Amino acid sequence: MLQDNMIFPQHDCSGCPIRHRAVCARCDAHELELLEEIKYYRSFEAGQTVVWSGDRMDFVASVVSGIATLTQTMEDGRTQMVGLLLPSDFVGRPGRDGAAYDVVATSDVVMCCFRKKPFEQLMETTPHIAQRLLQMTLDELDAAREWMLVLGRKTAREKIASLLAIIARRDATLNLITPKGKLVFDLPLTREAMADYLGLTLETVSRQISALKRDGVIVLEGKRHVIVPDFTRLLEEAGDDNDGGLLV
Amino acid sequence: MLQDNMIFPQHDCSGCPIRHRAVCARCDAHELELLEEIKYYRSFEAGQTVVWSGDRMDFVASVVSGIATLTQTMEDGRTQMVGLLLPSDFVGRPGRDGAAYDVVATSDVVMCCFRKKPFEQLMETTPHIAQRLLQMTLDELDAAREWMLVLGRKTAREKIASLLAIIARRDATLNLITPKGKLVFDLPLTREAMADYLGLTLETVSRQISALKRDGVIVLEGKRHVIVPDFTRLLEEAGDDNDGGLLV
DNA sequence: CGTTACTTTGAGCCTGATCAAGACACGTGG
DNA sequence: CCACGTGTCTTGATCAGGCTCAAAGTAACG
Repeated sequence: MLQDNMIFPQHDCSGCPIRHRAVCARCDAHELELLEEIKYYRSFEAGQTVVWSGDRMDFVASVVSGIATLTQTMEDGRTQMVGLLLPSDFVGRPGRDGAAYDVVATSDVVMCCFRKKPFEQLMETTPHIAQRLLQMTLDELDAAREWMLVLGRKTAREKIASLLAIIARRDATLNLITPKGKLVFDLPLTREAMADYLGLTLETVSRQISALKRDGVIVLEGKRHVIVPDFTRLLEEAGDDNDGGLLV
Repeated sequence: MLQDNMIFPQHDCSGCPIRHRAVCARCDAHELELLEEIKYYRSFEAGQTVVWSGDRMDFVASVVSGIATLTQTMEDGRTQMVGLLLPSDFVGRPGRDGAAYDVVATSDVVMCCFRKKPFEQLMETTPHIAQRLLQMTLDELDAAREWMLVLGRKTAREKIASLLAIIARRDATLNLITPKGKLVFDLPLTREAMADYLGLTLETVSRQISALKRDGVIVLEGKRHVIVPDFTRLLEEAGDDNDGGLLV
């Protein structure tokens, strides 16, 4: 379970790929030392469940690499994704014992975990951590509200276009590109995961992707590799007139 | 616009009805004094818009009394409510200049406003404020995720039952009652506002309320006064098996 | 090759949207 | 007091977008 050394030889935070975006982003050298004392890495294979909703969770964590999802499931099996966790995103809630959602690794995932109790103590004494966490939580809340508009009011076609736009934008900004004109990226989600994200069935997802392809809004190479010839066109299809602040 | 003295004679926080739940909940006497220096009251009539999305917002605020909504609107007029603001809820985002959503007073509303700049400075120096705001934001994020399940996966009937359950539960806890058995409350929203909350049309809302009435899940006196004979039954209709943590 | 997971496509149905009309409550002015 | 207007809500008839059920195509892998 703890294969940190295999994947991230450094226990040292200074070389960490998410150093400047994660919950530790604002920490100074001394604060990082305190964090290092309570941290450990865990890795998960694609498809593996990190925690089950309701389970006791004795750690909080940052996603270092890979993609995980937060999902809710009703008794009859209907599921809704409520969070998409990308590198640097934070998992778990300080001050709560149990997990509120299922956390599932969609790809192979590495997490930087902090033992919860000492992390909570650090939050009291180290304002930089709490400040950054507040900022990240506010961003997530904005993303959740954007997502609510998608779920509540958009058509299936607009939902797909919105999701593609979100992924395309994130991918572009990660590569330090301003999202416009032609973009290329890989879908990190199966059709079923996309359906759970958007409140659709996987058949509808498949059909709408085919429709967008047929209409030239996107070009597919294989099932997962997407080329967007004109990002503005995609935004129009998403119903976003402005290049609005959809963030993940 | 500033009719504070009419409605809340005390500029003094100690007698404030939301003293123990708002963003200032953890503040001590001294911290409250600092807040009092930068605060002022504003009141709004039912139907009035507090701020428009995109507008500059030079304050943050707590709802003292009344109900307001956060809504997003697409160019073609489709609207989705993304937040329901009740007494003690917080409005605005520290560190952002413009409003991200329309804020509309659904009933007559009184807000306790803080000038943004000095409030942001206080957040740096007064950890109790930032701590409380983090807690509140995490709660809102949980509520938003619960809401996403409602929007994405529930049927119209379940959506209505879910909303009624949320309002009933909040109303009950406000009156220090454990929500179970028979509950009585008033709907603070029009059918249209409920539709915007749930991603439905107002006709569907009306029909489903009639259906729940016909099936004895609720009893109506007038359009807005609701009697729930059996709260457990309502939760079943909502698709929530457990008495899960739906919060507003 | 055969298995398995993922995806696409088709046919028919159903839930909720749309369009339309009327009911009800309330206030205003003649 | 009534006529009228307005905002809110209810109900009906019809339509269509997305779901369900079903089958077949594709690719990776042992």
